[in-house]
Amino acid sequence: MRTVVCVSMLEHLNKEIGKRKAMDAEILDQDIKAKGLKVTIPRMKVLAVLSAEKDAPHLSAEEVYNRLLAMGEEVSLPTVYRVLAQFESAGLVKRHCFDGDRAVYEIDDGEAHNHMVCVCCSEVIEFVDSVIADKLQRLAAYQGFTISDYNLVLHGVCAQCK
Amino acid sequence: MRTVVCVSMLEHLNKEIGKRKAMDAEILDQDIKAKGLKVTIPRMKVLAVLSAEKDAPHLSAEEVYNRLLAMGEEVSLPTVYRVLAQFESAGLVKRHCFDGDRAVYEIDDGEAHNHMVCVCCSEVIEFVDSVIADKLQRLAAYQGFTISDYNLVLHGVCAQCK
DNA sequence: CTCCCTGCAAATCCTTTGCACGACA
DNA sequence: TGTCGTGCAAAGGATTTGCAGGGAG
Repeated sequence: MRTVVCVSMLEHLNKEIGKRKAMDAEILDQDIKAKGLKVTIPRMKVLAVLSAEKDAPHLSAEEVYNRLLAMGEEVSLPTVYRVLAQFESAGLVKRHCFDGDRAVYEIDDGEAHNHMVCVCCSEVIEFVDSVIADKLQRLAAYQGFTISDYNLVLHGVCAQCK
Repeated sequence: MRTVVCVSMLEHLNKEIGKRKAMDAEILDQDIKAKGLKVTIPRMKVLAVLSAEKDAPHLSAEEVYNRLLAMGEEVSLPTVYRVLAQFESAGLVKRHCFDGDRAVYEIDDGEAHNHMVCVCCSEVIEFVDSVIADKLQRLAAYQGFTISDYNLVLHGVCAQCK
């Protein structure tokens, strides 16, 4: 994954800090506990897999499950779904439906960001843009609409695939 | 549905023209024929239901199916799915996954627009904004990413629900 | 010790497909 | 007449749930 910063370096810094925090196993466990969830092996491992940002940080439930199997962890697929759902409610992970087919999950570092998804290689490029965010707020306010969350996904062809 | 125009009156006019065109039954049939599809009753009726913009113009396959039943049309659910899929390929309708649960369909008037979806009443407010569209093009270009399509959905609470 | 969490299996939901019949060109 | 479109039933895949046993606090 490539993370792109387009507007402010401050946003970039905040994001990196969030990532670093999220990668620390102890803190991850504390996050689980802080949400009133017991710190169990499946929960720790699921969060660990999603925090391992070397490769795709956007994993489907089944992909998470497969990574766990590869790690030698004995976790069932329903548990992965349950844990992910709980983490989403707890604000620890974010769920996206890029294609409407299967959902993908990523660590929720608290910062809203958007995605470009390559239709060829499925690579995901994240980006933030405060101009767009501000504009959306204004457009919503104009409608008397209060934004709780928004999804912005670009589909197209990435640089490598051209 | 309320349609909101935020930037240019030209966009608004174009859209209204598209809507009016889409509501004319004969032209709808011609659209079907123009795509190399036979003009059959299920196809005409599905397009008619989606073109009736009095109420929600964003219908799931099952909702389309129910409207057809209410109209006394004998159409099967698989056929509705098939027709909608064909129409999507033909560019007559657009498919969206607002919540990732069930897909919804709307007439594709050729103009890209975005959606605000109320989490309370499910009302959908459409809006267009060329500033955002331009900004996205620039952001994508900066990445060497060619946008083929994009989805922007705001979730939140609409004015009525407050 | 008690309640929460998990695994297993089965169920559910939306959506798609196989097949044979009927309709339009 | 041949191909395309449809209905029906069944399959398919992702996700959820019921239940009983096991583990965390």
